[in-house]
Amino acid sequence: MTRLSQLLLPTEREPPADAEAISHKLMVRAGLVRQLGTGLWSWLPAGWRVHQKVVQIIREEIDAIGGQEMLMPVLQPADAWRKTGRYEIDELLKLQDRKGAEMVLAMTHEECVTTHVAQVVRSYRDLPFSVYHFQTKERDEPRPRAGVLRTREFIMKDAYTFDRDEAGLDVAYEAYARAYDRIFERTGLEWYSVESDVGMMGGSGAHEYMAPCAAGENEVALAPGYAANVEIASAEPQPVDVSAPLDAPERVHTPDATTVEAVARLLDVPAGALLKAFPIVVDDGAGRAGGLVLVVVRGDHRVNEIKLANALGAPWRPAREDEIADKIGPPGFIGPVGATVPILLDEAVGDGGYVAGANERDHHLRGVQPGRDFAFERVDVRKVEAGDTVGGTPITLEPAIEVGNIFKLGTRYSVPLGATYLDVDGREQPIVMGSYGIGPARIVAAAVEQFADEKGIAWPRALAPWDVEVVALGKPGSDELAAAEGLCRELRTIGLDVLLDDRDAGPGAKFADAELLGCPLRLTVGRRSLQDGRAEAQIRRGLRSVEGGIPLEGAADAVAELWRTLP
RNA sequence: CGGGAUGUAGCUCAGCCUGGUAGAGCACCGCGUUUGGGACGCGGGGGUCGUCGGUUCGAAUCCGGCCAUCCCGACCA
Repeated sequence: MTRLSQLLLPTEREPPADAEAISHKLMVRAGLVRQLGTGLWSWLPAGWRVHQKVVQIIREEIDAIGGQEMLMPVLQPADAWRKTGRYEIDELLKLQDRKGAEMVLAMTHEECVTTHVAQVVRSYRDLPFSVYHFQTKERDEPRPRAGVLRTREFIMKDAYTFDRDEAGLDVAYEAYARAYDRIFERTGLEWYSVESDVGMMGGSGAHEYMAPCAAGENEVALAPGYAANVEIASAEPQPVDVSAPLDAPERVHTPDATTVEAVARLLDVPAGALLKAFPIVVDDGAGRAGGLVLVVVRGDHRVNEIKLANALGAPWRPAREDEIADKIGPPGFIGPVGATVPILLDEAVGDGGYVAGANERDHHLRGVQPGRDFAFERVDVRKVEAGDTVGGTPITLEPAIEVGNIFKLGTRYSVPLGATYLDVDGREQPIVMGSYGIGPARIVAAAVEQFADEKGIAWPRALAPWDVEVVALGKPGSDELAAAEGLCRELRTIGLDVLLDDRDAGPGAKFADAELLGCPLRLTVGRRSLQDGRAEAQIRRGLRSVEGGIPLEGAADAVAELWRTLP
């Protein structure tokens, strides 16, 4: 039992002046966390209890699938990071020790764990296995934000699997996916897993675990049976009226109409009947090096930069105005017809006569038919929009916090770091890896975001810093306080964590703080209820009062029964 | 890295335009009263006004540099 009179719980009436996100405001107001600097947060006792509840849930579920907990250092020699190419990442914090040796502060632990595995694993008999730890990550984020949602230092559960081959990785990946399902289900969060981008560094599959909430940094496309990060989402476009193609493109005068909106208005066609040309320069050695490429999407659509990079299989940048003017046409009036550069045409562009830039100042072309009037390569590079359909059902887009991810790394790290084994035939093979992250702090913040109301936080049972807060209304030394202490002892017998508000404060202050802190159940012992031999009970989620409260005689049974019904 | 904003007491802010004794509410300390929804009275403590420099007889206030923090965007293994 924790006595509030002894607890370091600095609650505030007002949120920090510059806070925006609900979780930022409430976690500070409730005395859970305090800021030290940009993106640097201390967890105060009550907040740390919540964090550790999340950690314990994760630990139990990863242990259950055979993960082995260990611990690796944050401060690491730069050497392995140079070998994997990650030394160049801007977010990586670099420093020197007193001897001048290059060191880094780890942002994840692939380099470290793979280095060890390279030394230790010799034979296919040593595989597969999985290890994990909870450890601080350091990232020199360009823009930390929203309290503990995006910080420069945070604790991550990162797990790694090591397998003989892709088939083994698939099994491990699936086991982690099921463990993650159980973890997020146990937290009480609203969550879902989505397909996600595997990034430029390869990897053959990835999922993100998302907690929807207003402060989320990611956008997720949702339809029944479909959930994907908008970074990679695909959907059927909404229909648009496109006129029939003309026998040949017709040149029309469109003075100063350099935007889709202006052209659509001038020619009285929907924006979707235009072809939007997006010139880029692809940065690879595969025949397109240094060359311009024209990406063409429907006029009412936008290019999704990540989908484009994935379609190209290479980095790219927008073309500069001089490059466009030089190779294609006057900026604002460029189009695919007659362009001498490769053309990528988005899937959402169907048959029909489109309006496109004429590659001539103040002119567009009408009745342009893809295929007939220009050659193209078909790609899916547009950003999906709310109302697009998947399997006939419209999708919605909603913001979400990424609270976890699972990733098939393959041999991305084992090859540069020499993590190999000898197979049954005595041949050397690279170990096939997976990595699996969860950010407990984000789970905490997401829970605050999802369940807060105007009074404060309303924790899910599994995460609350204490299960029950007992509010004693009397002064220190009063009958009410004595009865409240007795009640706390009762509750301990059924394994509940109890916080007792034994402060010398008015009822208003105690109730307000209890609702701010958000323990799932509040029991109040005051003069009134004491006369009846009862404690009043309020369920925090929804602020529902329990009819008649609970009897002080036999409180353990009554509360145990009530507890089972709480969210 | 671009754009915007803010730095005055522990917190939320006023004062700055128009230079002249540094303020309020809450919080805190003492005494007393009070105890079912953030009490009341009386008394009290607490601030290099982010920082460095400039202008001025005199700077929280005007000017400049720097630093810090927040928001939007870019970025995000």
